[in-house]
Amino acid sequence: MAREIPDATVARLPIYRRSLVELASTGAEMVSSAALADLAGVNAAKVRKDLSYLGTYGVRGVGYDVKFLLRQIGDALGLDIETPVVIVGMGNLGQALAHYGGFSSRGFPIVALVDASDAKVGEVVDGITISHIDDLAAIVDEHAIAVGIIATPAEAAQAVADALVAAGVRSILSFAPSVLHVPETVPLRKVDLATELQILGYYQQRESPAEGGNTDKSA
Amino acid sequence: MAREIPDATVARLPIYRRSLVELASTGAEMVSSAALADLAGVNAAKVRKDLSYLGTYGVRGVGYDVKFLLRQIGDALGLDIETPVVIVGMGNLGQALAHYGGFSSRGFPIVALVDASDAKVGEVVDGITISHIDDLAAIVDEHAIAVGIIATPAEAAQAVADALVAAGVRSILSFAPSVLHVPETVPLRKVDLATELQILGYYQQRESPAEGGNTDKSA
DNA sequence: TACCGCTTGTGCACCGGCGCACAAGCGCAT
DNA sequence: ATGCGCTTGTGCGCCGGTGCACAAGCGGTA
Ligand SMILES: NC(=O)c1ccc[n+]([C@@H]2O[C@H](COP(=O)([O-])OP(=O)(O)OC[C@H]3O[C@@H](n4cnc5c(N)ncnc54)[C@H](O)[C@@H]3O)[C@@H](O)[C@H]2O)c1
Ligand SMILES: NC(=O)c1ccc[n+]([C@@H]2O[C@H](COP(=O)([O-])OP(=O)(O)OC[C@H]3O[C@@H](n4cnc5c(N)ncnc54)[C@H](O)[C@@H]3O)[C@@H](O)[C@H]2O)c1
Repeated sequence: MAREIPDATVARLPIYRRSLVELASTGAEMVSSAALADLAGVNAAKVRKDLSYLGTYGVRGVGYDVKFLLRQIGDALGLDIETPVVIVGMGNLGQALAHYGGFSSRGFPIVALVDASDAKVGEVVDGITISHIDDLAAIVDEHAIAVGIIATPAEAAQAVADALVAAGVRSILSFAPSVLHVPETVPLRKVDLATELQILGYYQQRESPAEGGNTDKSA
Repeated sequence: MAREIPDATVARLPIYRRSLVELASTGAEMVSSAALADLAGVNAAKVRKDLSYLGTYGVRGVGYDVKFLLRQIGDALGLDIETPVVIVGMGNLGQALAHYGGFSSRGFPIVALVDASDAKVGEVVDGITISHIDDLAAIVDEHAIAVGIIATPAEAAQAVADALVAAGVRSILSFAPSVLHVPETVPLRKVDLATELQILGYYQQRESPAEGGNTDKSA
């Protein structure tokens, strides 16, 4: 890759993309930074600076070509090709994720489901049969799986992360409320709902505004 | 009062708390910033600076009292009192959230469930009967609900957010992939899983991790 | 052609966060 | 009492992110 895109910008690109998809569906062909900023809920100057990292795609006095911009952002995020995903841990959360169509439609088809419980293995969820965690490496290899989603209890999360890395998964998204250690080469992001609530708790009792700090986290 | 705690610190307090709970369960009475930093996956100096915003609770040459620190963090986050939560939208995700015990055990009991579909209203999930969205205001009032979780489709999210605010909810956590506008006084946090995957996609496709930049990774 | 209105691209100054590094301070051993 | 080892609390320089403000540049118009 040629260009270095700042972390903060990368975190916003999916938001711009979502806004552009919406715009495109209304038939709009061009969009100004101000209009896009409004849709994405950010500052117009930030939109322009963010987009400038992708290249000089705007036209002064006119704006940006919606479809073209959509393709450029897609390319930057690597959405030009589908990225197969495996979900590990088919409990409450895993089941909900498996049923959700929003991943496939955004280029991240769920191609395999894995669990450690014999009670779950063999069960069919949303057309996919749950496999045993011991077969993870073979499954990842077979489907060329690039992303692993961890939806197991916190105690099992590190072991699952290790297994995913060993199996050749390239990046990981974890829902387990625990600290995970993975090699530098494996991007890791985590979503901890209880933590989010506790953060809200602080601001709520302080009765202060602030909505920031959502799009940060590690690379 | 009114000690000002930086956003970045507030976001880490729940992590420290989790680590301390774990430590306490092992019988440890004191902990050094280095040990806590290791558990929380952050820098030791950062731990000390973060904790210093709460007060001067450490003892030089010794460390921090685990139980005392736990209580201080709990107080700062407002966890000394329970914060009742309502979930709006009982589809895939809403059901999973309702079944999850991790919220109640962390001071955020789910006391009400709401949906707009007549097919869902009346159904009992985890001991709670699903109510109609039209009754939201009464329900929020009755249970003194402070937090609303939005788990509806994106199209309905803004309307639901407005209804929650009107009903008197004090802060909102949204899972809908859309930009929401709420009054400054209502803290809002968003969790967008598809966005997380797209961010991972960017870092994943850039093969060379390079040498600069990427610190962290674990947390 | 010359001009005008509009929008981009970016220089710049500011701010919050980060982490190194060190003095201050505590407890224990002698 | 004195000294030593360990850990806290924080000053300080650095860096990435933010948004204002403006020059550059495009399309349309007369
Ligand atoms: N359910 C939610 O709404 C929710 C909300 C926030 C966080 N979480 C977190 O998400 C994770 C999953 O939550 P849940 O409610 O689905 O839990 P769950 O107990 O319903 O499901 C966990 C699943 O993981 C499987 N599992 C356990 N060890 C495994 C291993 N080593 N390899 C593969 N699979 C294994 C279990 O068999 C089970 O099916 C937890 O860490 C939880 O804290 C869940
Ligand atoms: N399921 C997942 O794993 C998942 C993952 C990522 C994001 N999300 C997001 O979470 C949200 C919910 O996802 P889901 O899979 O549960 O969807 P779903 O369609 O299964 O459930 C949505 C529920 O919301 C209810 N609803 C619709 N409009 C409403 C209104 N105005 N007031 C109250 N209730 C209303 C519907 O009756 C339905 O029960 C969506 O925005 C989705 O994009 C879900």
